[in-house]
Parts: sequence; structure tokens; C-alpha cells
Amino acid sequence: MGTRLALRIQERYDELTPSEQKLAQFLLDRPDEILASSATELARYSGVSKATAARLFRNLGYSDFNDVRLQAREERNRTGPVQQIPMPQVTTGKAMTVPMHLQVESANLTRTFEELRTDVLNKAAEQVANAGRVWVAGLGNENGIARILRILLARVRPGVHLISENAATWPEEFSSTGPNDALVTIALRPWPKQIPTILAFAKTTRLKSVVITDPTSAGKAQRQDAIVLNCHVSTPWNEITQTSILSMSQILAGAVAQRLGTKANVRRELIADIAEELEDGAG
Amino acid sequence: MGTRLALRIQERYDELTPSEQKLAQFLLDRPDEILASSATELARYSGVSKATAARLFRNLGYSDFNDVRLQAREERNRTGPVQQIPMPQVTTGKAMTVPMHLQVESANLTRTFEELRTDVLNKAAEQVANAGRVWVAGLGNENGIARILRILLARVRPGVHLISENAATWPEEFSSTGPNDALVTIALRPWPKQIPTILAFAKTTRLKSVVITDPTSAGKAQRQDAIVLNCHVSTPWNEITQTSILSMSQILAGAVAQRLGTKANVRRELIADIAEELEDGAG
DNA sequence: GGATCTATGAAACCATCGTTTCAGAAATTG
DNA sequence: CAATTTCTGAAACGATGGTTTCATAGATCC
Repeated sequence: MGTRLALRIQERYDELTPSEQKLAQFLLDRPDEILASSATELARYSGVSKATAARLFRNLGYSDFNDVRLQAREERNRTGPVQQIPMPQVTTGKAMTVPMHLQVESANLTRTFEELRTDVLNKAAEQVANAGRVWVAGLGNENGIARILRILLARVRPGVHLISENAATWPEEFSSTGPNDALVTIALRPWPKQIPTILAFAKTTRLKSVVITDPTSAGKAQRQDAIVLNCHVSTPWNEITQTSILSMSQILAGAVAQRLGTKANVRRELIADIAEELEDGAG
Repeated sequence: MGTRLALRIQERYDELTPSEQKLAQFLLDRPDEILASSATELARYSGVSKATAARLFRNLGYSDFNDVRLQAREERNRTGPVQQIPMPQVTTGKAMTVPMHLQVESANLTRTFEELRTDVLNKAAEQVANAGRVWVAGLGNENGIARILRILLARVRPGVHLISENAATWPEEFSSTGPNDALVTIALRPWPKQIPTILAFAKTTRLKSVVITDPTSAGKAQRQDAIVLNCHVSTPWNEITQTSILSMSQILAGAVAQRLGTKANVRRELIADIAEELEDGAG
């Protein structure tokens, strides 16, 4: 797909004067040169005068050269039609390379966020933002991410707690929850057996429930009346990647912050100050 | 691999004044912007004056801004037009959208792994694989990721320990380390004050040191004889993203596993079995 | 072949960019 | 708290870039 400048040139190419065509030709050949070079240089490269360059851009309908450059820059920044990144083949025993890793991660991120609906994210953010307290659950391998999510959320609102890994203490922890609270659960395949217990509890006590999970478990979560944030996590070697999970955690925290507006910012600055003090004290 | 400008910035980053760092930061985040924008614009984008911009380039050893731009252009021509995913503009007050989040994450991942050299990764993996014991350090906000990294590494080899956040207990912890051990540190900006202490210790006791960090701190780590795994972490709102850090942790763990070959696989299965048993017991 | 029209670059002109200077702000030191 | 140093942006200034004007060369039309 060509740039808008290229299209305009092609439309009007025969109406242009010979010198203008020389310059136009050059621009078609090296479209990226517009971003990097001045009009004077473009003119020199194609062997015409600065005046001709100025006239060309005007003739193509731009007000001036700056106009051209701005449009080119804008077009570069536009993401364009998102290119679907294919997940690499499952070639067993094949060594993992850096480019392959990148491709896998990109593919998972792209799939995850291209299918994430804004309204679902907002719904989840709203429940976390408005809850009295927020409980974060993540067992086993997901415990690390759960801790990070707790920190991310605690940065933008108070009252965020981690549910311990030890099932024995749950009754105690749950006893202080109420229907005004929210529960955010991170659970990937293989879906730990304790998760349904937690979700069932949340359902009966009318806790608002948000589950960050992978496609193979999304259905189970949905059935527990949870808001599901679905993350693609697969890799060609049979591990799973937590990258998209973390990224989802971050966008969730961001959405909560956005929803809380000033309050979140105040809290963030407060925490930054405290962190600074701790730094100074320890250093 | 980074541009020459980026390298110069990393070398001298801590010598720069705060405003200069702001601009330098911006240039590291959006290296291609140098080609497309004027120095005035670069200054405006990063919220400093034109004067500061002029000073920065001089301090970095260039004769003037034109010098910078010429070098950047030359480098672009040498490496060819890299398919760079552009980092979205800093539009203050603009709401964060899902596509934007995706773009930011993709841009960071792409930059991170396109400039990650296989030999550097392998060198790091080798040290972690061959070490007697492995110590993982991550303070403050990075503590969460450090825990995850510990788990990832512990899955493929024994003897992986987390260094506690409490500086008071370090002497005790360090006392059991030896020159055959490896230290993996995760530290992002703002570079916590305790990190240099840890790295200096590692250097004197001949610990093999691997540091996962961001471009603004890479220079500091390098100076401590550490192997540096550089991660791009910036976002248009002024937070940082940990996604690329996690992804780097995963590829490192993967590389270690690859290097250990069968041993790692055996251990992984062993752990999977144990996990299953725990599941059953608890469920 | 003269009159008219078009195309073109040189040069004048204006706008913007980049550097330097300078005075005040901020941090550091004694 | 004063002295000093460092940092910083506003403004002055010179350089470069971009546009417009204009004289001239070539093409076209009677």
C-alpha cells in the first residue's frame, strides 16, 4: 500500500513538468527519504532547483513542504492494518533462537490484545476501581505474577491484598471479605484445583470476580460469572509464556488508574515519595 | 545492536544533567525520531529547552546537531530500513487504549530482541548453567519479577536462591557465595542505590554477574564487568513496562535449559510430578 | 519571425532552526 | 545562612532551509 504522497504523484504525474517529474520520480523510488532529508537536499539529489521543489509540492496540492513532511510522518506512525503474526511451527528438538522467541511473544501479545474488547476491560477495571477491597489470587506458577499485579494495583488504590498460597488460611482471609469487594484471579492451565473453590466462594458471597486466564480455561471461568480477561500463552516448545499475562495485568492496572483519575495520581506520587525516602534511608 | 548515539548515551548517562537525561531518555526510546525531527522538536517532545538540547549533543562529543543527524542517517543507510514498530507519540492526557497498549508492548519487545545478540545471551546462559549456585537479586518494583525468574531458573537447575530485599541480611547471605557462583540482578531505572553495592561485591568476589536492565542503566552495569541483557521498557505515559523484562527472563531460562540439555528436562519432569502430587494432596 | 506562453534556476526574501549568551533558579558547600 | 557552583530556559544571534520573485530560455501559435 502506497503513501498518500505517492498516490497523488501517480495521479498527476503526466501533468507535471519535466523537472518536476524528475523529482517526483525520485520520491517514488525512495519514499522514506522525505522523512530524513530537507527539501533542498531532495532537490539536489534529483538535480533540480529548490524552486522547482517548492512548486512541485504546491502543485500536488500541499500548502508547503512542511505539510508534506508532517503527513509522511503521520503515516509512518499510523499502525496500518495490523499484520497477523504467525505462531512458529512446532519443530520438536529445534533450538530456540532469539528471533523465534520474539515472534512467539509478538504473536501471543497480538492475539491477546486484538481480541480484548474495550468494554470487557473497562468492566473489569470498574469493578476493581469501585471495590471496597481488592483480593488478588494466584497459585503455583502464577504466584509471582499475582504479586506483581498486587503491587501494580496497590500503586493506584488502597486496600489491595494477596491471597496466600496456603489453602489452610483461606477461611480466615475470606472471612473479612464482603459483597463490596473484588477478586482478581490469575490462573493458567493446568487450572489448579483450588481455583474453582475460590471462584465458587466468590460467587456465593457476591464478590465481583475478574479472572485472568488462558483460552483453554476461559470457559470454566465464565461459568463462574467472572469477567474473563483472556491471554494467549502458548509456545512451540511445550511451556507456556507469562508475558501476555503480565501485559494484561499492566493494562488492567492502567485502566483502573484511568478510571480513578486524580485519586490514582495522588496515590502514585505519594508512593513515589515514600520510595524515595526509603532509598535515601537505606543508601 | 544499538546505534552509536545510543552507545554514547549509555556510556555517559549518569554524567548527564537531569534535563539532559530526559532528552537522552527520549532518544533511546525513539531512535528513529532523530532522522525525522528537528532538534527543536526533540527538545519540545521531551520537555526541555533548545539550549539543553544543544548542550547535550556537545556533551556527547558531537560538534553540533547536524553531526548527530548525519551519523544517524549514515547508520540507517548501512543497516537498511529496519522494520521498526514506532513507539506511539506522547500525547499527554490522552486515554490509553488497547491498541495503543499493544503497540507499546510490541515496540518494546521488538527493540529488545532485535538488538539482543545471541552470543551475549549464550554467555549469560553459560554462566548461569555452569555456576555452583545461582543468586537472583531484584529490589523494590523488580522484586516480583525476580521471584518469577528464580522459579523459572529453579525449574531447570538446582541451587537457585533469591537475595532478600532486606539489606541487613546480605552479609549473611553473601558469606556463603563463592567465585564459582553466578549472580543475576534485575534493576531498572531509577537504579536503586543498593544495586551498586551488590554488583561491587560480586565483582570483588569474582562472582559471575548478569544484569537485566534498561538502556539508561546499561552503562553502569557494564562498568561493573557484568553481562548486560538490555530491555526496552518505556511507555508514552511515564511509567515503565516490565513485559520485556519478563520475556527476557524467560528466554534466559530457556537458554539455560537448552545448555543443560537432558539434565534440565529430567529436572523439569521431576518438578512437574511433585507439583501434581501437591495438587492432589491439596485438592 | 514576432508575440505569447511555459518552464526553469538564480537570487532576494522571509521563516525556522540551532547555538550562544546571560541572568536567574536550584543545588551544593562551607 | 551566605557563598559558590551547577543547571536551566529565555532571548539574541547567526545559519540554514523554504518560498517567492524575476529574468531568461525555450516552446508554441499565429
